[in-house]
Amino acid sequence: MDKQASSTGPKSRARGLERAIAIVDYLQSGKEAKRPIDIALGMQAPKSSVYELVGILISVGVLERVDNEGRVYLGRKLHYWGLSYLENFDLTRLAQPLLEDITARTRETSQLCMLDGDKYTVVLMNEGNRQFRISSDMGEKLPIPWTASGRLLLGHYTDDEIIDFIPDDDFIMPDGTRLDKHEYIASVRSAHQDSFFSFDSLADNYTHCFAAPVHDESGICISTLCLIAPKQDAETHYRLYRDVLTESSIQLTSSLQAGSC
Amino acid sequence: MDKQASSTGPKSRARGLERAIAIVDYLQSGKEAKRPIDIALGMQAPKSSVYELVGILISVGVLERVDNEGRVYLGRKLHYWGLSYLENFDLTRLAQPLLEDITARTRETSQLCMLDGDKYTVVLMNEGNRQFRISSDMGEKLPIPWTASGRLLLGHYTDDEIIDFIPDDDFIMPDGTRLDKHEYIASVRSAHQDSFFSFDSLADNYTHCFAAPVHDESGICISTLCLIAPKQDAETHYRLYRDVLTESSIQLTSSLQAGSC
DNA sequence: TGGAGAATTCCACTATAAAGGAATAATTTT
DNA sequence: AAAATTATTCCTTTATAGTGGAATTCTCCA
Repeated sequence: MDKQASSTGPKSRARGLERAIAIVDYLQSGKEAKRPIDIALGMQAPKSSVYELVGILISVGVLERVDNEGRVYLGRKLHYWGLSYLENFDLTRLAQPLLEDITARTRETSQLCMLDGDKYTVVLMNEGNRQFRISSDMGEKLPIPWTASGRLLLGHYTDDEIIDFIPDDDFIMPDGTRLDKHEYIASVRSAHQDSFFSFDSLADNYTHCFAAPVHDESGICISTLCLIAPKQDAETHYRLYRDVLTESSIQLTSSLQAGSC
Repeated sequence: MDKQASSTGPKSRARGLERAIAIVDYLQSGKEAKRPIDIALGMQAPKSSVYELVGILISVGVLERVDNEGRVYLGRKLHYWGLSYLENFDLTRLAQPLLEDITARTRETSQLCMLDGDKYTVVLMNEGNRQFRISSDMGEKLPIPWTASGRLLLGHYTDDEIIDFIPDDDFIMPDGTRLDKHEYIASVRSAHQDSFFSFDSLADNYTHCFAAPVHDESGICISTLCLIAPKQDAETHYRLYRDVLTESSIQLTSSLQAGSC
């Protein structure tokens, strides 16, 4: 009785590639292995399509079977692709040793952050003592105004462009209050002026976040170096932390420019 | 009428998903950014298809533009997917701290290795002092007989199965000489017996490779822990290195079993 | 052991994506 | 500056990939 009749007009088929990418994203966001049927139901995608696509993705190693109940999750090929990405990406390749250096000199967690669309993300992180620790925060998207880096990454935009760029809801802070846009823009301007910004973390109430800009050839802030420190440490070593970070960001900026020739 | 004149070969169209994966693989194998046209020519794929697929892959972040000449390379999304893979994969998650421990105790490079199809690959690596170093060897496929691990990973197969499994050409060593199959199988048997194998590296002539097996519930060797040491060090500390590695592999095996319940 | 329910595979149909090639844009060469 | 070459986009055609639904297989529990 249904068919495509009625007003729903075009019965569109999803493109295999896009659906496949959605499957990988869906598995990643769930952070656990799922069976094809669960994927299909969870994504509201046709079962037969999901079965076929999952089969293909498994055959090339993008997905992997993880148990005998048919559950699948991201595959090893993605690990290798991810490594290749890092290896080739100037910014991360150059930033990694700097992060290590920053952490060595401050004993605090350091990060390389960037925009991803209209959101903020952590691209690289180096935690205190633990080497090679993989934090679940990496790659997660946060509203730009929630972050110290978010004062630097939009510094080259006009007021209007900034307002346009950031989704309105992103001015709602983690605690539910709404950040005044003019107040936010004022902080962007002063951060841009200082090539530096720091404030108490919004994510918790015992850390302080430092951020310094990394510029591309044209002077646009393409990423930031950040330091996350307990408030107490941040206060005691404020000058040191700020200097270390600023110095590193300048160094990264210039090695980027050198490398691009 | 017949569906297809049998004489005229089937003019087959590649599936978008598969071609997209091939594109990513192609970029990765080249280890550098390429323009769509170069990809199309290099892969012998239709230009229009490559342009469209590259566009889609860029729009979702699987690929990234890297310059103003239209060159693209692997994208940040792959980095995040790769991290999620590691995070979820019991073996790597459990192995990472062990590798760090091994390297801390020996000051040598340690690795977690596995089979990928009928080839050997390094899944994780921890280099001497450098933390988070990304080696280009990771993920690269090598002939099984070239490696110490290659004596352990096939231990549960019969002689015939081993011969069938390994491509004939893979018995040709890096220096061009051919390894005798019976000799190889003998080394597999003794390695299996000892749950250990070590020999001078074939890749260069100043390192010695140690390998110890990690077993799954059914006792099959699913991966190996390896140590790469300068010959001199390897000789002086042979007993220590062997013990550290064996101990770690036993620990990893048992934590895998514990974790799977 | 059988039968209900869930998971997976199979199959036929058509909306559509891949490919070929023409048109246009961007470079480079003359 | 024009011509030649190379790169990219646009457009049309048709082979086929994605679907819905049926058939089959698997899994439990009575």
